[in-house]
Amino acid sequence: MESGRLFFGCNSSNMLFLGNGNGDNYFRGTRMGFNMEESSKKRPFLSSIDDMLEEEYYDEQLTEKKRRLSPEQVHMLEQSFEEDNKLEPERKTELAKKLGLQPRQVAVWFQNRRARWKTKTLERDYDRLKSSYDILTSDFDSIAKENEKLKAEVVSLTEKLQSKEAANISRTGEDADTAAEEAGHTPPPSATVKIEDHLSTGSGGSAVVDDLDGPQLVDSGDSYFPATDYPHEYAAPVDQSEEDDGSDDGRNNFSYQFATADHHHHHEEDDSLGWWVWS
DNA sequence: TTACGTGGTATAGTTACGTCA
DNA sequence: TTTGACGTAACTATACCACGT
Repeated sequence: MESGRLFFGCNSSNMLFLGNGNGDNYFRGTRMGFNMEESSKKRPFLSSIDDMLEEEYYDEQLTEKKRRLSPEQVHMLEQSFEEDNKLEPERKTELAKKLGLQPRQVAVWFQNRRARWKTKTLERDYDRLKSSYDILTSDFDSIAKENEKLKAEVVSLTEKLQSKEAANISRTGEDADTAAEEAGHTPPPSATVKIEDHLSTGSGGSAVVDDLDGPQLVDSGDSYFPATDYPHEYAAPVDQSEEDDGSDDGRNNFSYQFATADHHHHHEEDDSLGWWVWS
């Protein structure tokens, strides 16, 4: 049920406007001549119409100036929006005529509809981005764990290697002394030993270590995955199946940006505001 | 060719009303 | 019956573009 309140007043262009208190003002002839702040403060809401209007006119206002659009009108507007979310003047006029609305109402409906669509799109993009982030975080954690495991393995193998080497050197020294005594020949003090490690524990392959130089992987405290490039290396798959529901350019900004990151993951200029900027 | 005014439409943000739990 | 949250129609401000002069 309508509130039944009526207001009337004048805008800044001194044009009389009439309505039912719902903000309907189809008699406005000027586009920019209405100051919202001023009007919202000054327009008088009337609980009674006796002193202002005839009963017949009041009823007419209630029945003809309904604020809400009917479901049928909304349905047709939605259909039209699906075809194209931009409204050409001809289409606007045609729709208005078909729906029994003012062209201005049709234009406003499209403006609001685009705003709602954009909000929904942003929410959807946020959800997708967050799930991508969660996946990346999870991947990073497991890789970091694996990294720690491998480093521990390297340390352990290095120690084994060093003790083995020490044993070899001492034994070689004794043998060499004996042999030298027997044959009058002195062996080289040490030799480079290549050892294929069969003790590797399922980390995807065997570790070949050039002895005496120590392990090739040195724990410097830095990650093996540069933080600056890491996210780009894991660009989320672009969802091409996302329906095109009539965006400005028919392209999802989220997907586009990830595709961009995928193709240019080493370009520093892509590290600016990137996808977040909607222009 | 350039500058300027005008009209239409875009987005972003706001206001006020209708509806519903 | 009242109230707060939410959706929506209508609005303002501002920017951009096309077009005529």
